[in-house]
Amino acid sequence: MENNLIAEINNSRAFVKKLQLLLDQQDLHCLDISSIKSLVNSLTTSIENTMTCTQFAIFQGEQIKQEESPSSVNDTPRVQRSKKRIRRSKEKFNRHVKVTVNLAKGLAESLEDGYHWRKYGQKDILGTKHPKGYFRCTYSQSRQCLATKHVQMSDGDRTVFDITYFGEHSCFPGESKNKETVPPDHDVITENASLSFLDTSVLSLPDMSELFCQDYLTLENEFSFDDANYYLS
DNA sequence: ATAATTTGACCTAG
DNA sequence: CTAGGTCAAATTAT
Repeated sequence: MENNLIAEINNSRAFVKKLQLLLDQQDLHCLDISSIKSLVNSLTTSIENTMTCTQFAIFQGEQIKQEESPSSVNDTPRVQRSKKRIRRSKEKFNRHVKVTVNLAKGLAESLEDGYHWRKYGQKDILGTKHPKGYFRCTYSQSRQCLATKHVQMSDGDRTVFDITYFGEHSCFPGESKNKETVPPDHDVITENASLSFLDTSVLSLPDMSELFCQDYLTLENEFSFDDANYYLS
């Protein structure tokens, strides 16, 4: 936990440093807005992660230690699963963020948050246009990492995603069991979340860097978000 | 071969 | 019962 916190604060520091460099070395007339926006996005995410760690520490502190009933050898797999599910559903700790896609970066990069995620489900949610994707930390088993997140494209604006994080990462900095790649200690851990349930056409947006001065939201209409393709794998 | 994703079944809270 | 969340076998990617 403390390690996560320190890692996140270091991330933030690194982003601020980069931001500082960008702002320092460029003359005001040709500021690289897309890079700045991207850094601000990363910084925001990093700060949110810091908040997560901090809040979780508080949450844990407030918890009365109550031993969960250890799964008995007599339990059927089904009962064991039920126990696990109950525990998960009682996770009070969560954090909601909205992420706006930076068209210059592309969807995948914009939604990157520094962790490895594996998709474990997808559901249509009543009253919303787009399905919700369910992700858990890639290292959930190997490092007992309980972090999960839910990702859903906003109804109104397809460049906006609602992301809710649950639980806390306990997977790094860590030892690599097996042959998993350990995220290097980190300045910035950059790994893509799995976004395959999203519109793959967004993943290959043309390079928009020459248009960085424009509000990328206005560019949204230039891409056809073909609903027919939207749910394609 | 292993790893990740898809997707219908399953489970539980409300 | 329903909706949302999760599991896990089958499928696909690497």
